Amino acid sequence: MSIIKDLNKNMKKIVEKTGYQEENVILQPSGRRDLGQFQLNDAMNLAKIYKKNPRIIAQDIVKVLEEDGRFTNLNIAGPGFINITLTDEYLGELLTKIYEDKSLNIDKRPKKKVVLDYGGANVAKALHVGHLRSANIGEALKRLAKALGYEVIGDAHLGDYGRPLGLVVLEIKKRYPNLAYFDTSYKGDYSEIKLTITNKDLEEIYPFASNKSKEDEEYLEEARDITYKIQNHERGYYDLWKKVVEISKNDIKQVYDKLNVNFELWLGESDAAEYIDELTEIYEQQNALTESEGAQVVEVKEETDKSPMPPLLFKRSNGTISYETTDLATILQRKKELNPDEIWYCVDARQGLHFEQVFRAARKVKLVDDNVGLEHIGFGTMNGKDGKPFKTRDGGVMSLKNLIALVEEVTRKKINPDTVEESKREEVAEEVAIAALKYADLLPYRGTDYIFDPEKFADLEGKTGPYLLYSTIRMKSLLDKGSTLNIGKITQFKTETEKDIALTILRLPIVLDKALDSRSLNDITEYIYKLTSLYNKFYAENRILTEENKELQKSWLTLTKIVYDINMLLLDILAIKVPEKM
RNA sequence: GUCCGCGUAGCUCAGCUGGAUAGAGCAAUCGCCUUCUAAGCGAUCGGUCAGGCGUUCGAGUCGCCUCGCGGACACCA
Repeated sequence: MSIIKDLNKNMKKIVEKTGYQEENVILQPSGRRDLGQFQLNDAMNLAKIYKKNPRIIAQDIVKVLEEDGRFTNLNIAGPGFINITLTDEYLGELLTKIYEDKSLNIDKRPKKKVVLDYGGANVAKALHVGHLRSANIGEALKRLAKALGYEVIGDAHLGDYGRPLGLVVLEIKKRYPNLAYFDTSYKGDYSEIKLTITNKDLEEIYPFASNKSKEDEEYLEEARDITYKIQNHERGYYDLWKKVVEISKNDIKQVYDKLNVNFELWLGESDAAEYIDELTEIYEQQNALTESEGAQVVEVKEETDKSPMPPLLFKRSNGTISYETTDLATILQRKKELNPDEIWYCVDARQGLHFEQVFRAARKVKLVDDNVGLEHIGFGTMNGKDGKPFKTRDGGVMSLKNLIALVEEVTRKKINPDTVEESKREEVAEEVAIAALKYADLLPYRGTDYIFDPEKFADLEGKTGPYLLYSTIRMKSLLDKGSTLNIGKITQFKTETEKDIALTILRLPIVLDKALDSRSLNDITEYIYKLTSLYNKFYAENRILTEENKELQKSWLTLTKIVYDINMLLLDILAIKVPEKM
């Protein structure tokens, strides 16, 4: 058990010694550091239960705390706040324990298998700024859950199915009608055909086709037809589609690599297709399908619903499969192939109703056992300064590649030529740029719609990714220079700043727990900034390597090492790479 | 219209199961580099927590109402 939880447990015992009992006794970080390091508010709660004056209860508790010996400066304030401070010896002891613990005093959870669906990339469409959140949050959540003991399988769940692909294939047909893919008499192997279409072409073809389909009903009808053909594996169309997916996937992978986002699985919507028949059978057998306006739907209304709940569209009247059904088939697929305890979807919050429908429809026929969790981890929209989804000046969306390049332009100029050798500068510039992007994106609470401002992302001072990298690298540099000095025990504190750092270190397990429970990384981004800025304050106040009090120097170096290790751990969870120098 | 979310400093955002005097960063102003990386550190300025009522020892946080903004509401994904 982590030290901080152990401390709470002890506190509960201490309260019980007074004869009072309460479910949860929580030692909270004090809001008034001038009065103590921690505050215990439980006397007020107990006063309600036992109908006594809270100050009297507080006095009883303080008496036991005084006898303990590990606490000091105990006092009661206001209606019954108990202020508690740990003795320097005790605090040093706790910190030394953390230093000695290779796992940084983290609480592991019981093992659990989670499939995490994130990324949101679509074939034939460039990754744009809107894809940043799912990638960043999903990847970090995955790493966080792994760090706390879960087994997590990340799946890119590529959007490689449905009408957009029909549109792309149609437009290719219009532009290159002589391709063998469209020649019904062609009997050869399609893999031998050289296709000159590049990813860049696809990124132009899709928007073009999409726009055209909105104005041209006949064109749209053709696209529907081709979509149907692809879904039914019709020779030629199906093979071209596969080729398009391959071209696009390679490019998408490159961008995710830059972002330090790695999927365990690169499955797509189409991979669930082979489960459609089995899925349909399940729904038919359980009489879960209803005919409605020529389409097949699943009723998902429940009596307790306060608002209208539309049925889930299972099969369109034209015979094609909706993406609701693809999602259901994917659940079936994951159940059969991976058998997870939970499936998480890190997808835009605006899809809330969609997932509610899908989950209900899945539960209705028990696609997964009732105890298997299905969870939509929704995130807020990136808006422009006008409060609407972000658009570039010319009305388009900004691609992720462009955004990265834009930030990189700024970081490149700031690299320290004295510390970073020339051959490494480009790589460092990219890593710092990515850190800036990721940290800024993970800073707001997951559900918040936030204003996306490219200039803010390129800001490198204050509460930013580069600040954290810079500070962490500086710690490393210090530790390297002091590698011959003694390290390993914290026995002394010179200032309150050091104690604040120590108290912040103690909180780490609670922060990680909360982050995972709330499925949000902002607790971690806030925490790492808090810890780092406290450390930087300490760093500016003292000269560690030349300190003459060797016991104090040892304590300082040990403290530095813990902070450094925590930063490295947390930056890794956030999927932010730390360069050697910058 | 129905349902969901949001409204906190000039801007962008935090604020834990209700706790004491509401916090950061940016912007603005002013200081700090002969020694551990100044992408750093310190200081000043900045608030009727949209408004109202209620719950209670205590409300930015919980409940109700009003106003304002955003989103979702089957044959796009």
